[in-house]
Amino acid sequence: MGRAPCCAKEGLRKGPWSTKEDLLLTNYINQYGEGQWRSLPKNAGLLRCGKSCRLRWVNYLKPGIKRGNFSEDEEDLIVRLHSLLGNRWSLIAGRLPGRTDNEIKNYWNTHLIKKLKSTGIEPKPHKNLTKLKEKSRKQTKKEKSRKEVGKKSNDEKFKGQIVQVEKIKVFAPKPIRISCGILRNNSFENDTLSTTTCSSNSNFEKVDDGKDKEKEVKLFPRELDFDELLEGGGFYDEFLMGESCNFSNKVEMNDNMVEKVYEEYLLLLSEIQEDQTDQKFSM
DNA sequence: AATGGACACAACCGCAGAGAA
DNA sequence: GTTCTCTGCGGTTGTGTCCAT
Repeated sequence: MGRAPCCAKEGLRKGPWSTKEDLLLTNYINQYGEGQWRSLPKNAGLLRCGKSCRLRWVNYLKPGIKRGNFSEDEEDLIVRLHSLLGNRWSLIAGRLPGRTDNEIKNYWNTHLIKKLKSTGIEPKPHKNLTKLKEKSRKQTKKEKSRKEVGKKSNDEKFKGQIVQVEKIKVFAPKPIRISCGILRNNSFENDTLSTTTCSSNSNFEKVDDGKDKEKEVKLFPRELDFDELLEGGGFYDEFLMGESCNFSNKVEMNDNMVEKVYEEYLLLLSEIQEDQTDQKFSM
């Protein structure tokens, strides 16, 4: 019944990782690849829960993770993306090669909030998106509880009622990550983007080596029409939200490009929202 | 040198979505 | 359609380090 507790088992270690544990985890993943986090600790000989292993790998051990100070460009991009996306750290991280969501979140909470406040800017996420997201969350909870009430309650008010809940369309695409072109050679020396690849499930092609060890990006060069853009399936969403962006083939993501895409994305977003508002009032 | 507060960052926890059974 | 498991996300907490007193 219900979910099995992940880290509640006795005898499992908690707290900071030792170098030996790091080594065990790294060696295991290098050999067998990521995934199967629940069984991984046992197979790798670690006394950790799978969740902890995943976090350690993703935020710390994974090759290509950039450590150290954020550049001004990175800061700027984080601030911009946060104003647009809110606290969706994984999405923001997806736009910053080599940075993890945890790191960005920490950096935001410890540095950027203060910095923005000191310059007189009140750091707020994009109002509409945040509202939409919260509304959707509340709606989901409400929906669940109503469902439960409808099913189980003896309350006359709800008994036998079919409760219709309006489905809110949320702009919540899958996060993806732009990764550095550094493979598992443990070299963190080179921070430059040799190739920048994005990924989403739809674009991955499993290499059939039996282990799904390596994945390569399948490219979908295609033209996008304006209707597609408005439906949220276009390049701008793809760039910011990551449905199928494609920066391989040595396309450099320079500041102008980010700037341009960001501006255009904002414009597009406001058009979509205006459109939605119009539709609401016309109903 | 000792101590206590502030800060930074790693790690944990709970929840939700997706997909399999 | 329901239940269960796995995975990932975002918020929060814990702990080590730095610095002022």
